[in-house]
Amino acid sequence: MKKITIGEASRKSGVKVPTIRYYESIGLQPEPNRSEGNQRSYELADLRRLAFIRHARELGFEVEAIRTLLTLQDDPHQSCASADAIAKARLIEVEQRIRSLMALKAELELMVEGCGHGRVDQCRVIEVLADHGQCSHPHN
Amino acid sequence: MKKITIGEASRKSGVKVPTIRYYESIGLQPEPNRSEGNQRSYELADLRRLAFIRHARELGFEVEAIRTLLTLQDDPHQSCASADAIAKARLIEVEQRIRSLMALKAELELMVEGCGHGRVDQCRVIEVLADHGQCSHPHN
DNA sequence: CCTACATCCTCTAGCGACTAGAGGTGCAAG
DNA sequence: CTTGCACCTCTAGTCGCTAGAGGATGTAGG
Repeated sequence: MKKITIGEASRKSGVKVPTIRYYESIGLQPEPNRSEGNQRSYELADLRRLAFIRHARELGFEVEAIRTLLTLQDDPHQSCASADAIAKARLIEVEQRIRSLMALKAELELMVEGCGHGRVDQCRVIEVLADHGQCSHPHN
Repeated sequence: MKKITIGEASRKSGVKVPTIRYYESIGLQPEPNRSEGNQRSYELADLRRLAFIRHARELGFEVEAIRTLLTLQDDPHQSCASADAIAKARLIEVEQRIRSLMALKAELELMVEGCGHGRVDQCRVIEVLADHGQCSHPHN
């Protein structure tokens, strides 16, 4: 039985040390055993769980969604309908976000192109910001 | 000289009342005059400034960037190079964000497609999250 | 003039998901 | 045995607001 310190767990899972402690404090990661000197001692299952959390966070899932996904993972016999629903909801969010960022990009490009690199009173960046009516695309 | 209350200013600028007070507290919006009964009284210039801020926030500029843009706007004789640089930086951020969201979208689509709507132990959503190696695209 | 009622005021605390720092303890190498 | 890093707990700060308490002001109708 090898003892994995929090530092090693961090390196192996890609989750920063204070973040691991934070996940423990909010009950996302279970409290590990402690060494004689009160230091956290992790096991392989913990590393897997941390990697799962990290990957889900990278995919933009909220902590509450991850909490649900983790309880699903812990009990593999139930239906995966919730997991599917969570992923689908996230997909819709992401698609929405991409659409609005594309509109944004178009507007920023117009601003930057229009800038004659002169003085502020001829600057399209400032002008467009000052007057939303000049916007090509309304925002959502 | 008409007196514009904070509520009217909110309606006309599209910035919520508590948000206007918040902007004032962080020095983004100047302190307006007060009525006899200590109520804020705005002028047209304030409405313009608030609309500017709101538009810039919609475009995702951070408050500190907006602070710079506002000082540029206040003094229209200086070069617009900074405004241009801020807008360009924001454009790059947005492009980056779009790219990473596209990768994300692809990954989420694979997850959702792969889900056979059965039990969790056959669920691709959970499986992909558990093992980053199955990812088609690495994240940045 | 009085009463409702909306709107205004200040102040503090909370959100999400961490991150930073202070001040102290454990542990392994030289 | 000391050096120095990694660990511990705890509190407070980040960003850009938002919510709520508890009270004052302003306006319209009776």
